[in-house]
Amino acid sequence: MDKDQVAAILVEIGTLLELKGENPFKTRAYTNGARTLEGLTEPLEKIVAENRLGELKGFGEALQEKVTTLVTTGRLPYYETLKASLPPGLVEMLGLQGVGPKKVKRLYDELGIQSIEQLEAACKDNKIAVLDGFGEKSQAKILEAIAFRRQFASRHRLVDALVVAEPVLESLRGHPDVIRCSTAGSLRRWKEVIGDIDFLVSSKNPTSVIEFFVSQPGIHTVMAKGDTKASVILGDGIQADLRVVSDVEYPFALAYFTGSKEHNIVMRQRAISRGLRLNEYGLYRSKEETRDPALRVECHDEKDIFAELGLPYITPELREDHGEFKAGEADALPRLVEWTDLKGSLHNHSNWSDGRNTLEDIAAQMHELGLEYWAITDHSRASYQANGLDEARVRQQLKAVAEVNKSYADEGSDFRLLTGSEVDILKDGLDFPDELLAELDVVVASLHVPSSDEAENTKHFIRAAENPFVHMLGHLSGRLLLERDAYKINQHAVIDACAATGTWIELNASPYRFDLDWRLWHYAKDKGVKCVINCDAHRLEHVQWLRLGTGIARKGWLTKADVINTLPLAKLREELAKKRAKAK
DNA sequence: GCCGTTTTCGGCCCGACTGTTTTCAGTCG
Repeated sequence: MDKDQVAAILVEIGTLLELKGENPFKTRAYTNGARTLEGLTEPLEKIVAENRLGELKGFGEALQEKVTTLVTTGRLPYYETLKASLPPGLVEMLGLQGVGPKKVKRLYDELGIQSIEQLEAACKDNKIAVLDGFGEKSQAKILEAIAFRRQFASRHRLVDALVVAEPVLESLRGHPDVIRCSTAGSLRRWKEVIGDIDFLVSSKNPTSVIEFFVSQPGIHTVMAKGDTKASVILGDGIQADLRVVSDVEYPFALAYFTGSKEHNIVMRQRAISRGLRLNEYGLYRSKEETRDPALRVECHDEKDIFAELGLPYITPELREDHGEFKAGEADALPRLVEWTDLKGSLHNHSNWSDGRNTLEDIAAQMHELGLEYWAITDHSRASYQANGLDEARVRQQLKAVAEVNKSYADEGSDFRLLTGSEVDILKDGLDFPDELLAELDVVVASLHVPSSDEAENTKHFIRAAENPFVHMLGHLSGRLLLERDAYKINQHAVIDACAATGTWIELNASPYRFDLDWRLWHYAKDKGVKCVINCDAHRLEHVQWLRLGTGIARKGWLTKADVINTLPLAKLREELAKKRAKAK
């Protein structure tokens, strides 16, 4: 079992214990353990084999023993017994808005309700409203939550959230009672998938801002509305929360609501260890709970708060408790890549395969945007469904690209299209012979038809990395966010092979992919593997994805020097030539 | 269940909102 599978089981154990009414700190210990595992950069199997689980944060005797059993045997009797002791539908009921472990337990204990369907029937029979502690409103809310769950997904891609959040933010910014405002939460941290959208505003007149917010166009339901916060469901089913604070409190609230939860816990602990107390309203010179303004440490922005806690400013993308505190203390936080550092994209399609636009239109657009180069890497022949090019069409395309480039050279422009291929990784090697690949400026090797066998897939990727004509591997895991899981691949082994062969790895900037995952870039970077932030553009407007992908690279701690396509064209050509030089 | 220049027990981040309660529990973030 790998770390993600083990982590999922730990989370489930935590949930099941909650349903049993266990000590909440005990249940949290399992969730904390899972978080630690998810953040691991080396294979869990290795840590277990070397008996080093105890070195991990939050891993005491019980967790060490359980994880070791899971990794070595693939099973855990404790978990199986626990799981069998509760009906499976209870966990599903927990997913309902406003329904937590205590309520699920009571519904099960008192009415024998074991599933959402039974819960719905009980509401309709008016059996919930008569329970102690429940009432008409609780019953109606449960029915609403069930209807909502059927209608809308609870997780959303970053790009879908940005599209609705940015206009609302603009609208808030224009309101006369708004002093400062920002998005917060996972959106501000640039998570690839988010649950809801958080807005934060500072104002002297919270009521007017809250009224304005809940009357925004496109709001489906107002779920809650108080003196300082409101929750709404936007038309496309994304929940949005607004918090309003005073301007003095704003930086503290912004830090608090940006999270992550794990990051905030460490921040609070740092405050406590300095004899201070941190919450969303301030940093106080007090060990007791207080909101006494006289005790508040003056901070104008987030940077001041970090400084008070002995840290340099930590950018929101890094606030995951994935090493930012250790690096911050050592003054070793990287200066992260900016999307304006990028000079082009090295994996893109045209209407020669499954893209929408002509070479001429693509070149014109990218030139106008001020990029220096844009590689055309259409699919190879094995991707029939994508109108993949055979060798003859690749050679025709080389001439077509040369003609486009000639027109730019004639105008005295330095912009260039680069020739290339997204060559399929097949069972018996690459889709094109080395002789053809050697003629191309850029070669991306991608797997489109994975085997169900992890070792097989891993072997194919490693073989592709070992080919001196392959510059980089494309969308390594093959995942489609919220749609399709990653292929079965030992990604660490493939990264190691890339390090050994000088092969780059793509960060596919499509918001449906964001592949490699940001959690793996730190590992790749430590191994010396370079990143290429690629749009995998099939339409002109996909160039916007450079910004999205760069945010993910930032989450992965990457600097300008770690990203190949920050290089100007001449330097890029030198780098493209390096691996091939080894072949000779 | 974990943890310890407050170390082997007693804490563990904490505040807003809702609905049910007439002083608080549950849920959420």
